[in-house]
Order: sequence, then structure tokens, then C-alpha cells
Amino acid sequence: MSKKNVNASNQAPLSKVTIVEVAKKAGVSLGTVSRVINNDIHVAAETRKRVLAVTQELGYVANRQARSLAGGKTNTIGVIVRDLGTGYIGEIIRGIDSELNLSGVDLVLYTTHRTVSKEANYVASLAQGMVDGLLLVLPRSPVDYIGTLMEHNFPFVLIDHQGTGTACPAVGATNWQGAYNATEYLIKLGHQRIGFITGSMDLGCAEDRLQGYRSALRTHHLPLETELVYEGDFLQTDGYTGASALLDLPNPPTAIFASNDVMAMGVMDAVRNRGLRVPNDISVVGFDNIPQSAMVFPPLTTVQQPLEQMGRVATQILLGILKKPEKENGRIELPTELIVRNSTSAPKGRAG
Amino acid sequence: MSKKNVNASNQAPLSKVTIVEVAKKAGVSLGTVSRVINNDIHVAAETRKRVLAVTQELGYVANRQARSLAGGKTNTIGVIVRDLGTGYIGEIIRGIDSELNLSGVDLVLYTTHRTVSKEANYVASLAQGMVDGLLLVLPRSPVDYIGTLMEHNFPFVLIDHQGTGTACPAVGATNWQGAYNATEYLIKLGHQRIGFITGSMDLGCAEDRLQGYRSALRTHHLPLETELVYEGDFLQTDGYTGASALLDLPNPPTAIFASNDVMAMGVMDAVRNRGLRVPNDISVVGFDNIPQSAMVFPPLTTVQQPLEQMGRVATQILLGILKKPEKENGRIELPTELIVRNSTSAPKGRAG
DNA sequence: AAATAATTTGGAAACGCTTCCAAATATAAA
DNA sequence: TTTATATTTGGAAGCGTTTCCAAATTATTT
Repeated sequence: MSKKNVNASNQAPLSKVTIVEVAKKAGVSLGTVSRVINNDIHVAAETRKRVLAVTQELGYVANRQARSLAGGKTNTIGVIVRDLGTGYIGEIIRGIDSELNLSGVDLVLYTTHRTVSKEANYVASLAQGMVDGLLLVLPRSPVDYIGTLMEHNFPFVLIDHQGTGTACPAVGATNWQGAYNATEYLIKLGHQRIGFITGSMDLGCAEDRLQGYRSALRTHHLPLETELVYEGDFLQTDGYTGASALLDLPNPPTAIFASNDVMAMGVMDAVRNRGLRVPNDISVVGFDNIPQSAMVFPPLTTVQQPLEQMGRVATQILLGILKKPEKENGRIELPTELIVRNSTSAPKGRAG
Repeated sequence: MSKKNVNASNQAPLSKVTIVEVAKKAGVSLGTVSRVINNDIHVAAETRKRVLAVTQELGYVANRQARSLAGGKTNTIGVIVRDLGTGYIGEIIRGIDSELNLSGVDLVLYTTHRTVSKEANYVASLAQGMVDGLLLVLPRSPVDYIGTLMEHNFPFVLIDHQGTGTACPAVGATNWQGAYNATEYLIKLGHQRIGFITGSMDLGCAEDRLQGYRSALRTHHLPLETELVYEGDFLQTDGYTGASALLDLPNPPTAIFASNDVMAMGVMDAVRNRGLRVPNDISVVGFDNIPQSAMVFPPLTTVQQPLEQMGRVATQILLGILKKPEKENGRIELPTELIVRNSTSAPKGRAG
């Protein structure tokens, strides 16, 4: 008969009831109420019950501002990202958010919009007490502030970055291995000349992917030709121009491996625009496994990054640090996985 | 024992300079420093300069917690979204964020993960003083709390929703007109039987799109056949199953209009899986113009929604309300635009 | 039963800032 | 010059919590 039980707070959700009123109504002191809502041991069971009841009845909600001012904790963690455009970062945030939800911690989001200088600024002011800890997603220039952060023992975790030199809590993916596996897969299909389009080389993951590609070639005794490597910046147009350049080579590659899916889409465009077909004439591989990689035509063979999981794990680590700061945390790498779809096949001359 | 000493064992947090130290060093009172950093008129130019200098020198950063406790303002606005998976919402947030950046207001992000009950909860607790205002993106059940919010005069703006009955600040897109135009475009190409796949019908925008489609048919004296309308939920699989159902009809449509791009991709899959071609056999139209709609093959004809702009405008309105609460704000609709790409053509029998 | 220990509670001092009021100073009008 | 007025400043009272200390109460031991 009742479609939903109406909770008492529905009556006047926005009325500001403070701890004082709760204390008065429950006939106890301020301190006791505070202890109850903070689950302090030293409260008689009966008193606790009574206070809780009043709390419910009055629809009391603690004021976070006051709480953190007095207690020195904000119960909030800051997430600093570059932007939200690609969906790539959205996946990571999703992981962060769902993990945070579990512990009732809030998330303050900051975007740096690719402005390097902002990054350090934000870090400084956030660490100044606005948040209890920081999650830095795909940071550009962590060197600028990691030192400060560590010096002051401010809790933070890096997501998808590496090579800061110093050992600090970080979560990433096995970029090297992923690139290695994808390259090896192409080699085993029979490809001998494999083009590569890099990401922003100021990002550790881009460097690792390049090295994974190189190692695979080396392992299989294929030459490392610099003309087959085009430096991109993770944008779709880089894929397009990069592929165009590679296909213009006197001896063009039969497969192109792009450092991310977005560039791989650019590659496919370029291939098609030349009247060639994917994968019949040119095989294409991406990296990330963003949602649309399954939706393009042909569906893209790519390397899956466990993005949501990365966010989740990083958050767990950060919450762990918050609990016991003394614990040492290093870098964690989550496994990537090759997802084979229809954008790859044996090279033409060798088709089976 | 000394009065108040720093607990020696703990590491110092990032050097906490307070207003007191600034005041002391600048040789002025607390109040004056506060006035300076709040740009209060009543400060002598020379005093202001001096205080500012000390501020700089000491690296003072205001403590937000204290600030909002004392001032009653949090300088933060809350954004409530369902999730971040699609990129659709990412675009909106981007607009919000860039606008907020301009005024130095912070953004606290809450995701409801498609849990309706959470929505009301968050709204209640956020409005309890955590934020100065609320931006509700694609709300599911605003009716549950809009009343309360308005009653208490709590500032908020709805994004991409309508039909709450009550007049309240909201920003949306001309969904009706967009669907109308797209349908009319198909009709003018010569299509007589046009399938339609709806979105989640509990969302106003989905309803509007359906009505736009219907109106266009009516205007052009085409019959409204219920068998041509399939109810989806904005997910890719709905596009697939919907299109499959439509194509199984004794008299199948020659064009299919999906209520969003993601479903349109599902439609294209279904069409191809039947050995039919887009657009030669079946024309496909989407809605939203998400980034990947330009990247699929063939590039999708769709209706562009000004997502980032919607976020931007909504934020401006909210900040406006915060400044002068008495101002009345109603619903604003930003124009959609038909983007013609290669997934549409004249129907086969009538090709030109 | 008295003495001691453990548990529970009340009270008050911060936390760092805003803001109001009144005091002090400078400026304009008389 | 004197009085009235405007400008600038200092001081103090909160804002709603947490947390420490001591007081009150209860349980345990001798």
C-alpha cells in the first residue's frame, strides 16, 4: 500500500538543525552527541540509542565545514584530471567514484584543461587543507610538486603515470607488455613492416608503449626503422597525418599500430581515403579499448586498459594511506589485454 | 607547560599560514586582512597593497572550511550526474567546469549510478550547506525534490530535463525541433516509412524527440504507425534489437531514426548483419552528435546537441541566481542542428 | 565498607575565517 | 576653526564541530 516509506527527514530536509539542538532535545551535552555520531566507544548504549533517535527525528545532518575545521579532516579527496573529453578519463573517474562511494568520502574534481601551470597550483591549494588526499590522473608534470607532497607527507596516488624517478604510490597499466603483445600478434600474422604512431612523449605511458613495440621487433629479429615511427600527440588528426606519412613511404608498412584508439580511428580514415581497405590492405591496431572502438567499422583490434579498475585500485590505496600513513606504497601495474577484432589480418601477400 | 604548541611528533602539514600571521606581519588587524582578500571596498589602497604583499610573501592560502563556516558560503557548487560512461555527460561537465573556472568556484561531483533513490538523498544532503547551488544533469526523478528545493529557495538549475510541471530554472536543447527536422529531412529524401527507436521514456528529452518525429510525419500527411516505433533505453543493444524488429516487419521501413547516436550504431550493426547496406538499403539517423558519430563507417547523420554550451549556460544561470536570488529564471532551450553525413540517402526505389 | 579503577558525561577551548559595531582618522561643509 | 560626514581600521562575537580535561557515576577490588 505504501509505495515507498517516507523518511522523517522528508518533512524539512533543508532546515538547519545543529548538534546543539540535538543535544538539548536528547538531554545530553554537545560532546556526547559528537561522540555518538563519530562512533566513539565511550558512550553508554542507552544514551547512544536516544541520541540517534533524536538525530533521526530532527533530520540532523552534520555540517562538513565545521567538522573539518574542528577536526582537521575534510572527508573529501581531490581528483585532478586534464579534461573530460575523451571518455578515457571518464572511465577512470567512474572507478574512483564507485570506490569512494563505498566509504562515504566525497570527490572534488579539478580539471587543468591541459594547462601545465594550473596543475601545480591546484595541487598546492588543495593540499592546503581542502582535501585529505589527492588522486592525480595522467599528470603532466608531477615532478614539479611530487617532491613537496612527499616532503610534507601529503597523501596522494598517481594514476597512469610513471618514471618520476622517485618511488611513490602509483597505479598504472602494463603499457609495455600490452604494446609488446600487440606487436607480436601482428608479427605472428606475418607482418614484417609495422608502422607505429606514438602518443605524447612527455607521458610515461606513451614512452612505454613505444618501447614495447620496439622490444617485440627486436625479439623477433625485425629491424627497428625510425622511418616507421611517427610521433603523435594522442589526437585523431595525428593518426590521420601519421598514417598518411607512413603510407607515402617508398616501402610502406602493412600494419599500423597507433598508441591509442582515437589515433587508430584517424589511421583508418587515412587508409580508406587512399582507397585501401582495413584489414585487407592495412591492418590497424589501437590501444585503450575505449567504448567506440567496438563500434567503428571494422571493429578495432586494440589493447584493453583496465581503466575503471585503475581508478578503483588507486582509490583503495589512497584510502589505505589515509588510514595508516606509515605504510609504504609503490607502483602497481594492472594487466592490459589484447582484444582481437576485425581490423587486423595477415598481410596481403601472405594471406591464408 | 606552554599554552598552545604544535604537536612535535607529527610531520608538519603543508605550511599552514593563517590570516593571523599575515595580519601580524603586515601590522594590521584580522578584519583588515579579511577585507583585503575579499576585495572589500573599505580598505585604503596603500594598506591593501601592503597586505597583498605579505600574503604573497608568506604564501597564504585561505582555508575554505573556515571561510564557509564563518561566511555561510561554500564557494562550491554541486553537480549531480548519473554516470560518466557515455561521454555525453562528460561534454556537459566540460562546459560547467570551464565556466566555473572563470569565477573560481569549485565543483563537487556526485554520481548516482542510475540509482534513483540516491538522487534525492544527495540533493538533500548537499543542499544542507555543502554547496551553494546545485546543477542537476539529466535528473531522473526531479519531482521528488524540486518542490523542496524551491520551497527553501535553494539555488539550482536543471540540465537536459523538462516537463516537471513547475516552472524552474532549466537548460535544455530543442529536442522536439531537432527530431522534427531530422524526420522531415528523411521525408524530403523520399522516405515514406520511417522507423523510430525511442530513448528512456521517463526522460523528457526522449518524449520530445518522439513527438518531434510524430509531428513531422503528421505535417507531411504520413501515417503514424505504432509498429514503426520501438521503445528503447538509449543503449546500443536497444538499437540493435529495435532495428532487427523493424526490419522483420512485413513492410519494413526504408529509414530508421534512433533517439541517440549510441543506438544508431546498434542500428547500423543490425542492418549490416542482415547483409543490407547503409545508406543504400537503409538510411540511419542518430541524435546527439557524440564524437564517435563522425568516426564510424559510414559517418552518421545526426542531430547535434550543444552539450558543452548547455553546461556553460546552466552554470551562468546558477551563478546569476547566487548573485541575485530574486531574479526569475525559466527554461532555456539551446538550438539543435541537423548534421548531414553519409548514413542517409534517398530510398532505393526512388534513388536519384 | 572503603578505596580504587573504569566508564560515561559535561564543559570549554580551539579551528580560521567573516562581519558587525564602534573607534579613529581624514575630508568636506559650516 | 568647528562641526558634520565619509573613510578606514580594530576588536570581538560567532559559525558548528571536535577533542581534551576533569567531574560524575558506576563497577571492581581489597
